[in-house]
Amino acid sequence: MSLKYAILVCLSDGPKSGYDIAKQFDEKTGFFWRARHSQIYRELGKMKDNDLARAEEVEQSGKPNRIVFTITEAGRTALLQWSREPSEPQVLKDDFLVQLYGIESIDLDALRRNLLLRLERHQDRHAEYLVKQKLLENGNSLGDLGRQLALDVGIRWEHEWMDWCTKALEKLHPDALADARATPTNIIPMDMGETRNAER
Amino acid sequence: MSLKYAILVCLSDGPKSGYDIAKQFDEKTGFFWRARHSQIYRELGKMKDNDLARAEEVEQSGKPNRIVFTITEAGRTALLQWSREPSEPQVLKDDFLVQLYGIESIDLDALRRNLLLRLERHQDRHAEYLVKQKLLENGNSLGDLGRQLALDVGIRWEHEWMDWCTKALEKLHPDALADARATPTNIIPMDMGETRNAER
DNA sequence: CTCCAATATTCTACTAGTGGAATATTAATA
DNA sequence: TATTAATATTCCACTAGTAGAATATTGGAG
Repeated sequence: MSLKYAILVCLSDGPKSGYDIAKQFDEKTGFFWRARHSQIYRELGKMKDNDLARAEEVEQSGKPNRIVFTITEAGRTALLQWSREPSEPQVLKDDFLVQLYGIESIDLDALRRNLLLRLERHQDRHAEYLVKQKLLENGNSLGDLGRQLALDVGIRWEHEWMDWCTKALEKLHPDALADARATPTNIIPMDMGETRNAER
Repeated sequence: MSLKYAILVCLSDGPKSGYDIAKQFDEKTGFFWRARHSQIYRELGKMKDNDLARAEEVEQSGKPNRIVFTITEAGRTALLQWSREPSEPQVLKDDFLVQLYGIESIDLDALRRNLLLRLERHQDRHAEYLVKQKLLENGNSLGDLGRQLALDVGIRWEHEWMDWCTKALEKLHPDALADARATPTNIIPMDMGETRNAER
């Protein structure tokens, strides 16, 4: 997927400047879409060239002029076409996953510290999304349903990471680690038998 | 994060050619790391230049010669250093999330079809990972623990997506959709009150 | 006995995204 | 009164990743 469609969705809600779009990404859709303003303006230029949006310069008193983009019919068609293409799940890319595969070659103390840090980040985000969810819960429009479903993905995502970080920290507990590192046979005296990675 | 560290982790397990690394990505770590062979060879060249790995050409009868890369001390140090840096959660990028925000401008029938397709893909992967988990469950080494934890992320991820796709399909049920589209006031006669996006 | 899969690497053109400097103005804050 | 935040856009150098053509050899399946 590309930024193009994220911008088209933004514009389908009404005409916006590059600045507006950047703000919307930051404030509203930041948990699943981010882009630097440099990229947004560049993309808007291309979209204008391809007739997916048309530009209009609006004079403002005080502030610099803004260039407002409006979605065209071709833009709406492109959006519709895109939604018809089959979507492939994206690849889960996370530092931890690579580090865990190389667990024997990394700094385990640092990994534990990072797991703790990340746990906090995920807890913060989770709480933040729950607040957003509260604001949406009374909406009954199709648009609200979409936003509720999207936010739910974010909430699940953060929740699973919180849960996983906690579990990983337990398994990589200092005592267990000390034992694992002390014994070349690598037997970790934990309750792996009972609480192993079975489905929750 | 970059491919560099994924390759260093690969090499920390023993010398490998670009081909071996590509195969490992495909077979073992495909759920969280993928790279085209073109990118891998390009990266290996850079890593050789930066003294993170050294190359050795090995003659083979029959097959073309392979260039085997071995991690250097500098490579091991870089890996260690990297694991000490704080890790930021990655952004959740998924077509569906963008489409849900633009739900009023997309093809809803197509969305439902795609949700069904994706549900199947996630079910397949989930089943596949459970098989992998079974193979790992008796391992007690530190390396096995790392692989178990990493795989667990993949299993959770697929499980949540399966669950979410099912829920989204229910909410976007044809009848509900027809009602939502027929009424301009956009009141969706569903049990949103009871089963809304509360935490599971 | 032909074609395909597997092994193995190089190359080029491309798209996507990062990171930040540069520029300009006004309103609010300290 | 100095400066910082907010508004608004352009530009440039860079990293990361996609996609696939080109080349070469052997063993096995049909």
